[in-house]
Amino acid sequence: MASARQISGPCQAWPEDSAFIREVLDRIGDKWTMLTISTLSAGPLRYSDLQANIAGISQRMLTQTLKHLERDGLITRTAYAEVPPRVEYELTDLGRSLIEVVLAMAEWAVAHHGEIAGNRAASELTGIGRAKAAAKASAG
Amino acid sequence: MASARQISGPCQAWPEDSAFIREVLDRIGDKWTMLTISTLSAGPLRYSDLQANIAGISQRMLTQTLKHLERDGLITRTAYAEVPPRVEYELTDLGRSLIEVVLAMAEWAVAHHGEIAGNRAASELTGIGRAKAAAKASAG
DNA sequence: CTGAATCCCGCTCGATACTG
DNA sequence: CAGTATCGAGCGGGATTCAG
Repeated sequence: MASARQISGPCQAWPEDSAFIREVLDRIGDKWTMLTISTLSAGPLRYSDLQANIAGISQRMLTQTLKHLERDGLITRTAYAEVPPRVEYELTDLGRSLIEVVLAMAEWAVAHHGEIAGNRAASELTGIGRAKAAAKASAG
Repeated sequence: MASARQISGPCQAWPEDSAFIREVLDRIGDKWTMLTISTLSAGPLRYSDLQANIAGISQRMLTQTLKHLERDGLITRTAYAEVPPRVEYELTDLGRSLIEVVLAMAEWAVAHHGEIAGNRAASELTGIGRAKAAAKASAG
């Protein structure tokens, strides 16, 4: 997983990888996929547990996200013919491999979100975000 | 950057990180941000070079993406008062730190996109994607 | 409890035209 | 060359309702 290419120094761009970036982004870049995966990283969960844990997701989006993940082989769905019905979702090995990516993103976010917030606030003062920033400032 | 938490074994979910995941996803999970950053990873580029290199991006989206990136301190914008005008965009250190994340995603995509495509195709045959797959199958 | 189906709003994004 | 302004279609996604 680590360092198939070197990232330091002036290297050529990888145009042939752009398609893959777009592909993975189209797949996991939507609003709920990442959160669902990270929520499942701790172990199998039922539908209602997922909905409770993800906090803000609707049934529609949860169902849709789970379907996509199952279709791509990132999670498995196990339905128990009981009453009341019970369905558990669990990451596959492929899904677990994505956790590393999610984790890298999360760690980057944790490490830099303060810095970004600071930059953003500073930019609004210096006028980089003119249009919307000014509108919001005058509105608020 | 590496291993702030361990990822193997049954660990507790990190609900407190969900907000960060959402935050970074809202920031870099859009359609063009990642590609712009990866395109800039090779070095400074001008506006038109970016547009030519990203392939498919419109002026509107390019401008918007660049503005957001600049506002967050991920890139710098340098305008030269010449004729014809010239503007160069370059990653900041903060922006460069994101390349690792982008790279991790790209490598994951390269490594697994074939597997995912296979799973997806197999799922359609076994009927997991019933609704939409059936509709598309009957339509096509 | 676990979903499927429907309605509908808002926002994103793309195309176009215009400016400095 | 490097943007800005405006308009319109498409769809993501939330609330609600219905079914097994």
